[in-house]
Amino acid sequence: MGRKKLEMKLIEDKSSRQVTFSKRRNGLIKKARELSVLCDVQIGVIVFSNSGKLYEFCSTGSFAKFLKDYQRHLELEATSMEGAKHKKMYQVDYSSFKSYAELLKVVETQLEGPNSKQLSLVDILELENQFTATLTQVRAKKRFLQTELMLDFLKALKKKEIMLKEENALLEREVEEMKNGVDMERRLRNHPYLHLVNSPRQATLSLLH
Amino acid sequence: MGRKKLEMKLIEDKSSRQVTFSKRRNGLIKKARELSVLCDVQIGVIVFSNSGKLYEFCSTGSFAKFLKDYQRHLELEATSMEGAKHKKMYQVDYSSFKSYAELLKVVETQLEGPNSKQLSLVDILELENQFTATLTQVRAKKRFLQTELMLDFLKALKKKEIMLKEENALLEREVEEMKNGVDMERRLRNHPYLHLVNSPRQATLSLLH
DNA sequence: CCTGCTATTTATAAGGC
DNA sequence: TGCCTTATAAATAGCAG
Repeated sequence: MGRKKLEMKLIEDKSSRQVTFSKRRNGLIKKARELSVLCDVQIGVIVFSNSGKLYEFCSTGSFAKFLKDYQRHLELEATSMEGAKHKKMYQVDYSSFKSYAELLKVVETQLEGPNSKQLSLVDILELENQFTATLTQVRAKKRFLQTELMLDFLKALKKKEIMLKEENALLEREVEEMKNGVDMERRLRNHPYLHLVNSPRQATLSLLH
Repeated sequence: MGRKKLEMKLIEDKSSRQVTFSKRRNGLIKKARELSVLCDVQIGVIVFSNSGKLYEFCSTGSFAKFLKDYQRHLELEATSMEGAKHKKMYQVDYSSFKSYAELLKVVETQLEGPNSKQLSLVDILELENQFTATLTQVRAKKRFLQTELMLDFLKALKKKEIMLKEENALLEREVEEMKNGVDMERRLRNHPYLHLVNSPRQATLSLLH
């Protein structure tokens, strides 16, 4: 939409890139605002140029409020999809998240501000407690995942073991047949797994690797 | 831009509001993508309808990465507008918050889902690291606040000490005058701080409490 | 770098399936 | 909800100042 159709790639000319950035950035934010008004939805847009400038739009006016709703959304999402047994046990407590954000905000404000240092300290202590608690939860989850990984690994090993046993049985049968005077040379050449090995024993070992 | 010009207010008809939401949401995200490509900038867009659905776009593909850059940006901003000394040193890192939420979401999703347990573990490890890091920051802040409180307390004590010294000097002068035969009874009755005490020594002690 | 101007391209409202 | 089509409103590329 302009004098010429633009290719969808980086605009080489630095000057016109800057102009386009400015125009389209405004356009984007305008669109976001319109959408939020027309359809009564919450929208947040963050743009930052690699030259370091930041532009943001938020339908609620305050980005903090927006993120609070975002968090609430995540909480609901998390709650609605619970139901499995142990999964719930190791679920990180989303709801405390919101209070982290809030506490941090409060604490930051009070640290910057000139007054009420005692309240600030109380908040920070609570904050520390909450972080410690969540860290504990996170670590529980970590252990859970690690255990699960290990179990999967063991399962895989068992499977491999079974495969190897079958393979050995097959090979043993072949050896038996060899003893009965069958042409060993031709059998080895046509074997699906043993083109480059010479003995049943080595073939087994190579599968282990 | 359509058959009719729309007023910039909530679309009353629920059905056409939904249609408009869908169309414009896609349009917005398309615009965001185009802008990010044409001008090589990072963009994040979060839309969530009041009916609870979430739509997001992020130029980097991963919202976590985006927020990391956002965080870096905020840090730089904070650094550039420093001026207050210690504040910077003990500033809690807000921006990492959002990535906590993001990471949590990722981890939660992957824990619930049937696949890629390894990725999940990586995420959880990163999560642990981040929590540990922030906990460190929070504790630094706590120490800072505690130190500051202590300094304030000491300052208050010093002030009191000075007041006491002045008071003592005043009292000593009065004692001197007493020795010179002035009416001690009346002086004590009219003294601003000593209505209920009998001697200069006791008056000093009561101020210490 | 911004502001304005216009020729063009895009986005999209309305309507139907 | 998703996808068409079409008429029309908006956005904007290139350029001038």
